[in-house]
Amino acid sequence: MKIEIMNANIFKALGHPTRMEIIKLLNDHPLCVCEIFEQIESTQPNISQHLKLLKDADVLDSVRDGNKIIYLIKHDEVRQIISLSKTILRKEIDQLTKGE
Amino acid sequence: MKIEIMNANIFKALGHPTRMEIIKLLNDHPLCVCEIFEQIESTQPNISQHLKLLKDADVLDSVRDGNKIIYLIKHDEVRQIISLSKTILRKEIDQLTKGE
DNA sequence: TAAGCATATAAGCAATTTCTTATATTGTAG
DNA sequence: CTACAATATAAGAAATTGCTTATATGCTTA
Repeated sequence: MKIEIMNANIFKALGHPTRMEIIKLLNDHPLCVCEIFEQIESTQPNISQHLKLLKDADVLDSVRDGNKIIYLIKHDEVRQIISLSKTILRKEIDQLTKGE
Repeated sequence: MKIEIMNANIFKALGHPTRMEIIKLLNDHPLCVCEIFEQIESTQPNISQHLKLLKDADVLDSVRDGNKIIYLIKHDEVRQIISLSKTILRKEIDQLTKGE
């Protein structure tokens, strides 16, 4: 597979508001599906599907804990990527508010 | 607009193989549409559409130079993001080749 | 001002993504 | 073993994205 496709895949996974919310929740500490679910306005199957997509893209990992499945951010680079994207947003907002 | 949507938007823009190729081309230096176009297997309108999308997402910027429009990476953070995503890929490939 | 590049936009079809509802799976406790 | 709790999977409709062809716009140079 071409490297661009593999590379784009990570970003494709990050490029959805619900999935961004999930990552934001997991940024500090791992959570089980039920905890993610109760904090995000959506259905359980929908959250499950988003989690699967994020896991397939190697953004998240998961471990079983009895009945529950705990999801966590797989690579610290993901946190850094999110942080950089926030920097971009901040710069853009600064530009807008500085009247240009 | 919710911050997650704005944030996801940057990644949505990056999440396409053709757009990743464009960014890769622009990583070193700005290029006009015709130069991008001749290095990527696609039609001119298609490239133009992808460029517009990347610009709308604040990933790229553009300046006019006579007849031509020069596109460039708008924020250096974009370069850092791409670089981090490559690190993730490399780690994943290492895992795979180490037989696990 | 006319002709010719370089780029952008429009319109419509095809492909992909997303969400919903229903159902299946897997583990745990009684 | 049964019932329940947590999560995953399936299937199909609706929405969005992506590509193609045709056309428009905006410089530049004669």
